Amino acid sequence: MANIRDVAKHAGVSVATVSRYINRKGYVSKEAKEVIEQSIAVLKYKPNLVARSLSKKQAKFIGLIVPDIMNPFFPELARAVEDVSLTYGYTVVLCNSDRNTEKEIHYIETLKQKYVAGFIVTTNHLDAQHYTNLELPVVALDRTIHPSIPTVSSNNKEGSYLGTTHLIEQGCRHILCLRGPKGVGPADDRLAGFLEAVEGKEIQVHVIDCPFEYNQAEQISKQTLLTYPSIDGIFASSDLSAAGALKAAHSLGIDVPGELQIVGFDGISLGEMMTPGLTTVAQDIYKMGAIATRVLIKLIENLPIEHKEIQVPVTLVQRGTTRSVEK
Amino acid sequence: MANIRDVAKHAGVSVATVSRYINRKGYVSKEAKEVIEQSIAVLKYKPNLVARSLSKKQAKFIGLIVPDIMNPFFPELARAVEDVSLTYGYTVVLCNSDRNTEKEIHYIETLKQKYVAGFIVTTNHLDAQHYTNLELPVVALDRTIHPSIPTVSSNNKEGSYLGTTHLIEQGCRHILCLRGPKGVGPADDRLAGFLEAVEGKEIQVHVIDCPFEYNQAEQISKQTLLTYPSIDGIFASSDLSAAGALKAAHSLGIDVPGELQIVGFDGISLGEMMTPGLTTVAQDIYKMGAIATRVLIKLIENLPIEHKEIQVPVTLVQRGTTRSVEK
DNA sequence: TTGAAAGCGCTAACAC
DNA sequence: GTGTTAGCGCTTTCAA
Repeated sequence: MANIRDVAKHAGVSVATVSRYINRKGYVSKEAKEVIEQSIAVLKYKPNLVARSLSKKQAKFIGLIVPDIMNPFFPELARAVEDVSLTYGYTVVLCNSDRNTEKEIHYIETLKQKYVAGFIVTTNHLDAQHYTNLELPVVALDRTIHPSIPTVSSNNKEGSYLGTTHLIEQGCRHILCLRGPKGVGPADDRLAGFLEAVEGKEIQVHVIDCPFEYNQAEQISKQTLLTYPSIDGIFASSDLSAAGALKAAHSLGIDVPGELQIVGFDGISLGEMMTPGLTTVAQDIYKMGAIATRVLIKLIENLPIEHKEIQVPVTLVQRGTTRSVEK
Repeated sequence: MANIRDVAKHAGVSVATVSRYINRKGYVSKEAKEVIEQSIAVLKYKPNLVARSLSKKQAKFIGLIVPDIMNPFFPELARAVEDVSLTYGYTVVLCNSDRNTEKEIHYIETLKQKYVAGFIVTTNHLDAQHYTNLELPVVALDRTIHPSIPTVSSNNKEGSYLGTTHLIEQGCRHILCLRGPKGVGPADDRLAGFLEAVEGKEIQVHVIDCPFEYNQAEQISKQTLLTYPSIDGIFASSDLSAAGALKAAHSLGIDVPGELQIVGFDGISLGEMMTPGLTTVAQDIYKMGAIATRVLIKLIENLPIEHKEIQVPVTLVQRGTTRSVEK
């Protein structure tokens, strides 16, 4: 592969001129421009990005830290991050942290050694310090890390208020809330929205801890539905737990939405594939990913960002697990 | 951050000696070793991977080319690739090709400019040439690209033979095969297995083209079930299309598995979340990803590989869409 | 065993 | 406007 020196030689100019031309930086005469263009074409020259990174001390890639790409929330996010990164010439490195502090630190270290340009982080088990001391741009997604770190998230509280209210409007009077893990921002916010929605209404309420995960949600729901047969509505803090709840209902022979209505949260495509289709509070996952990436790139390129906190609106998607619409 | 020169100075040896020590290459005396170790610890030295890449003309990362990470088959694959890569010190770059030739070429070019060490490819719309001319190790996953390129795949033919036979054993006599896109290796192989299974039996058969995708599968299934009400079994070439078929059945009020039995192919987690649970031919997706990655790394490191073609066995997972087991 | 020094290919300061 | 050249931090050859 031809390098910049070959191009310079071929074009009869200096390396510096070629570099200036490539980077559209500094003066290059029209004539020089033309010969250089020619030479680049002839030699099929492509700049060596590694050399560039070395001298600039920055590589054009972004680390995307997710707990586990197998959790259906993340592929769409990854997709968005990747799409936007591509248009700005960045490449994304996928890091599954497994909520494991050491693994995450290891990734961060390794990528720093590779001059990573910045991180998008969707986990928050590391001390905020780790990120703030990074000397590298970071954007938090779906989670708050630290006031100094820009954050993109859904309007979780409003979303669950919406979802819960829908349940109430459809006639539920005894509602189970499958809240997500304590201490996880979105889970707490969703609980808050739920509580606000039932507040002051004549609703019997159960709030139960339940991971954002299918199998355990199924177990927990089954158990709870057995214990409190009068439950007629479930607000699940994630679609995965809603799916577990639905399965539990099915296996207990409870008719959904006849006897029990369910609302999930996330809007992953799984929801429409289930029967009945899952009514859910849909996040615009792609949009969150895209925005986070744009913010990160601005940070990387030292452009001003308008807001430190961006909330992406959420919508109620009514499907078959509540009574409103089609079965 | 300290660099190798700092370490050398601190240890009172030359840069070359430090380098030799770090890479466990060439001679380093015991004493030298010890001082260097000390200095590295004191200075918290980490080698600069970009500089290393530049001088070695190879970076420790792997390009993973998938059509679309949002297709539920790929996250698990990505997960496996990532896990194995990590243990060998490689980093994975996620590339969504969208089955778009130019996009894929663009990725390949960009990553080459970054001295990518090799590729794992799960698409095959580019001419095999593109890959063989790459001068870089490539492993094909779930798809054959070229005889010279090692391939890891499931035993697709045997799998669909298994699945179809199961349908027949459970009493199906009028089977619809939702075959995948023509020309796509696994889809063709699965069809072959299906045909082999029904061959010579008194089975009425329909074979219909259907993408590996939910919505279209639902449409197509609905249509077909309407046209041929005597269909009592569907062999879908993917879990996503099976999910579409199941939804179609539900919406037509057809009882599954009472009147209609369905078998999918893939074994993604979606299958267990549906009601009834999806009987499917499960691929060991994680294993495929892990093996492919190990093969690629061997190739990268010039180690011998035992087999050019690796077939990962497949298993029939019986759930509720066929009559055998639990509902 | 060790060290000096020449790359790897590009950027950018500085001189012309 | 353009060219020279000193880095960026590491590997590796070759001589000592």
